[in-house]
Amino acid sequence: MERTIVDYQEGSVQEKLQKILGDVEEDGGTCPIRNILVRFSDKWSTLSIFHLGDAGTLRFNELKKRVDGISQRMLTVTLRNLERDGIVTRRVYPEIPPRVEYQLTDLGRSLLVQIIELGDWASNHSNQIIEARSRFDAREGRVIDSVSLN
Amino acid sequence: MERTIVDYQEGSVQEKLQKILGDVEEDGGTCPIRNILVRFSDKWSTLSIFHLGDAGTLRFNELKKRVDGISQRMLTVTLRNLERDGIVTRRVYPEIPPRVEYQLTDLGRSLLVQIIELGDWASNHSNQIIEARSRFDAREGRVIDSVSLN
DNA sequence: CTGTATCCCTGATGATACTG
DNA sequence: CAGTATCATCAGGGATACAG
Repeated sequence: MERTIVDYQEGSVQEKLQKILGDVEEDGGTCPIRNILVRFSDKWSTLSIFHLGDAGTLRFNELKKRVDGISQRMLTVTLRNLERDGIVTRRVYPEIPPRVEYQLTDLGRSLLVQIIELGDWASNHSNQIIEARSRFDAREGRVIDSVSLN
Repeated sequence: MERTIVDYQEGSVQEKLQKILGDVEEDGGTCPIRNILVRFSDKWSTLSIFHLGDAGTLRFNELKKRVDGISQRMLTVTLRNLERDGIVTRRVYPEIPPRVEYQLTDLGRSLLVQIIELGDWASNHSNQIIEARSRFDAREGRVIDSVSLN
């Protein structure tokens, strides 16, 4: 029913995997790919990028309202890191009270496309995953949370 | 030079984003999409999936050798979680010494395709990101690491 | 070989209060 | 409004030793 890796897409997927594996394992800590994956792994970055991609331009507090549950501090940290990586721009208007507008850069929009695909995958497969978890937990007779086993 | 979101792919990207945003913000904590994104955000899961996708089938220690720097404990935890989510299968051979083989499920392979795309994006844009970081750090006159600002 | 069980420590993050 | 600064917490994850 599911297709294999090879014929699922344009056929270059295997090559991409090889390339990634080569890069990824070359230096155990400072590898840029790991670095980048680690960054966009975190939930606040992902959600911020989603909302900025959706809205186009947002002020600090507008974004804060949309990203449900984020604290002021974490939004600041997240936006700084995204700005540093060239994913978002930060524009400050010298007014009182201050106005700061954020939006995705071209680089950010190209990243957005990728994480939308990932989010779409998650959305489309969440049922399968939830069912798998239920079966597993039933077999084990206990719950294993994210990093328990302690 | 960069294309916009709209024409970059089949045109449904906007719709996907809407759908994701709807799902993602509906319940601030237990949302399955958040759950899933959070899981595949972590570096060990991603790397394990890469290597299993590359090799097909791997024993515990074979995988451990390939995933540079992972501890025994974290490999166990990672594999349990992936198994629980239906991403990998775990087959135990009743031999002495024990042999345990892991491989991706169909679900896992379909996920692999997505994270390969993300990894490929990271690989292709790592230079831009590294340069952006340099410029930012030069402007700021100091380094901001992942979550400092303390 | 393939795990489990402990101990421990650091970094990520929320809460709160303060500032330009 | 848009942050910074500080404090406190706690889960992620390494090291190590033990087990089937």
